[in-house]
Amino acid sequence: MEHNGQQVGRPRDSRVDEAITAAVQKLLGEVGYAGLTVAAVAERAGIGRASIYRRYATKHEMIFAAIVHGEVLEVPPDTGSLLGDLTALARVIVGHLSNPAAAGALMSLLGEIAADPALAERFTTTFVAPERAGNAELLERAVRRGEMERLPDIDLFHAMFGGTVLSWLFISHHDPHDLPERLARFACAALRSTAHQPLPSN
Amino acid sequence: MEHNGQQVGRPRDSRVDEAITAAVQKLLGEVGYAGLTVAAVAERAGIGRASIYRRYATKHEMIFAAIVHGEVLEVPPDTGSLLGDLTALARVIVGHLSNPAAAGALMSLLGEIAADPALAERFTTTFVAPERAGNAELLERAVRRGEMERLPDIDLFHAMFGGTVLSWLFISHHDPHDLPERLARFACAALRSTAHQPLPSN
Amino acid sequence: MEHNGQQVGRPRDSRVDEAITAAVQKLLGEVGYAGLTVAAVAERAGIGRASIYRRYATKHEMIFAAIVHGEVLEVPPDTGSLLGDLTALARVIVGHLSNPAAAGALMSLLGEIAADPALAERFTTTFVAPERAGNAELLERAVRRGEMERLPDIDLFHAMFGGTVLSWLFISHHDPHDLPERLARFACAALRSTAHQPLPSN
Amino acid sequence: MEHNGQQVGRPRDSRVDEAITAAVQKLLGEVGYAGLTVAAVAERAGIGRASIYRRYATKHEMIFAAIVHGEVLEVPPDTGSLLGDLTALARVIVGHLSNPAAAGALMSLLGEIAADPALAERFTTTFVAPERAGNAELLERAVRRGEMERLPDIDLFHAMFGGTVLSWLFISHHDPHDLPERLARFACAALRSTAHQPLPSN
DNA sequence: CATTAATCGAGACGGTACGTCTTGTCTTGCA
DNA sequence: TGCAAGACAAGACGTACCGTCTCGATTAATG
Repeated sequence: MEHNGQQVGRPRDSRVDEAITAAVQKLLGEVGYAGLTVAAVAERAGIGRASIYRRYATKHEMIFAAIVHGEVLEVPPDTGSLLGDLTALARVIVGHLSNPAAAGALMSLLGEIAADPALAERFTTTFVAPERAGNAELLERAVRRGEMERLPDIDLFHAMFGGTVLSWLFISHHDPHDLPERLARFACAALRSTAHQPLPSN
Repeated sequence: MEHNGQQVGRPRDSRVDEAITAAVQKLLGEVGYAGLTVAAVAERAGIGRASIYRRYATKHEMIFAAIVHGEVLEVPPDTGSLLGDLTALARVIVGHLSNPAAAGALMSLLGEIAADPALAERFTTTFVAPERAGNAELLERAVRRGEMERLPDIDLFHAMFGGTVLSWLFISHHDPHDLPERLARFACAALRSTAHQPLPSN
Repeated sequence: MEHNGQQVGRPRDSRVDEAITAAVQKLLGEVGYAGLTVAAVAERAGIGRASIYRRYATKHEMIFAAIVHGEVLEVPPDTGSLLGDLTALARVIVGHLSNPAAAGALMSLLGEIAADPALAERFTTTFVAPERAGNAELLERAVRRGEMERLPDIDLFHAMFGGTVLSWLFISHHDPHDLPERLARFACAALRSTAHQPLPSN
Repeated sequence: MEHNGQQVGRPRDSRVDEAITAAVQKLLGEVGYAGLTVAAVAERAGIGRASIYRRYATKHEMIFAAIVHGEVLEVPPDTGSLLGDLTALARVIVGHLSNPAAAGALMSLLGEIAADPALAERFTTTFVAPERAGNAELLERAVRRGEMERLPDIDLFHAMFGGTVLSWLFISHHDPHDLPERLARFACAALRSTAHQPLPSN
């Protein structure tokens, strides 16, 4: 009566996992977070509802998994300057959040997270921490380059950079097309001044 | 076109409106956005469910109205310096968003808004536009004081300032106690440098 | 400080009473007993709901009043023979119950009556007793004519005669066009034999 | 066309069907037709409301099914005489209609039926036709016995016999205790006399 | 003629049932 | 054991009524 790694019985069909994730992403774009139902996901995926609940305890976990699936934000490659790096980073963030599927869903998920500490924990580990680490790496590059004397307040920078994009898109509902440049220029100037770096002669 | 030249029929009881708003706010703090039901609101308010649906077409509209009710963020009084003003503004925002009632509810509402253009419109008019105007006023004070040469990119500043608080609280889940000072200092430095104002000697 | 028969204040508008009765009868034919609503009656009658409740305590009383309004079954005039009188009586009953308005409504009303003793009392007084008396009068004519030796069991006859029509129309859903003749012939034969009248030689 | 070659999915629980029927019958006796609610039935039956709506499209269909469930009136066994058979038949009918549960409910159901042709169809098939057939069988026995020369007008007899009981109980509200004997004697005499007369037209 | 009291249309109010929908669990038969 | 299908208990949603209540505006009889 031990149930270790040695699987017993029929193994899970990995195509089912993929079908669920794909169906959730497609449906989020079509009906939104609140309009998404487990029955619709199962039908779209061509599977039974039981196969979903065998994998995820609740609907929210299923959506969470589908949203964060492979969505780890990559640190953009070194462009040679802080301004270039920040612009690239902003483009990555804007690109992800402009995806109509995950768009509003992320906000709803944040609401859910606010009421569910377990989900919050997983969200932090999976999403927030790696992103913060990526931001830190990018800033360290600037220090190494000599563009900043020392590292700024990374927590604040992280909240500021992502939060600005979030607010721009989902609160102000502005057009994101030139946001990366504007945000990067602003952040770059801020970082240089807060890091007590004398302004360059430009 | 016979809107209401003179009232006909029994007029609405304003105490019912107040009871609904109060009940929603209290229940949001107790059970959260997802756990809130119309029946619970009616019971808590001591009214019938019909009286709610007479005022709001859906549960979401009711919650929206209760959240934004009288929540217009006041522009803090002039403290004599940009840094002081920004600190005060951050404190107001943090104060509102730390309210456990509206806390997660606001995020869920933002998710709802992303899927409902009508709600988005009302949210912008009621909430976003006044707040942006408040930010602008505060920055104009700084220009008049001579702390900045000219107004910065107000849309970007607005998204940055509020977005940072949002992200700090609901994505990073950091402690907000010293956020106002840190954010204000950061923003102040950024504004001064982006506005091409030479740094003072201090 | 006495408030006797002397009316004071605005008197009731008799056109309102008529409009209510007419609207109920018309609507019963259109939407049936269960589909009838007080609001629909008021709208059709061009009056306010309060004016209905000022006259009738409940919806059922209103319908009751509209159904029994002036529906007292008249005893048909003497045709000279029991068979003729019974045929005429059956025609009157069939005529009343074939009215599509009151048709199903009467059955629903009987269901209501079974659960409401007060309504039952009024129904008996207004409807059942006069009808039984009419039946008795008709049978007495036959005795006076010498067609029967003595009066039969009037309660049974009354239940039989009306009940047969009721069942024919609302349980069997048969065509009523030749029912009066068939029923009258049957009843006539039954009455003659139960009244110990020797069968005619034919 | 894939109706049910072989069953797929979880089969329905027959205990749920029984629980619904039992709960409806009990509640009809307690609160009557109009006072019966689907929620109360579900609670009494210890099941969910969805399980009721999975079986019946509306409340009325549920009540209909519960009332007619196994209520097929059995033809009483041969007593050796027409009078005896009719007395037994009358007792069966009175017995069924005196059941306080189905009592007023049947009348309300008849009202419902008058406004719903689909329900009427099912009522005729399930209830009326078998009962008429039973009446016919009983009368044929009398013909075979030689008590009647030939069969009377069966439609009329059927409407008369059941209709009389209906009217006696629900319109006149008389005591049913000696109704079977009185009705049987009356009907017996009527049948003997009408069956000895040549039927006029047919 | 002004007062008074009940009426009228309109519609808000508390309460409650309806029928639909969704969630997360359970139970079939087949693979 | 996994899987598709679908029944199950629970309960929220938004609609529709009921019978009561409040409005402002009539409308007679009374003072």
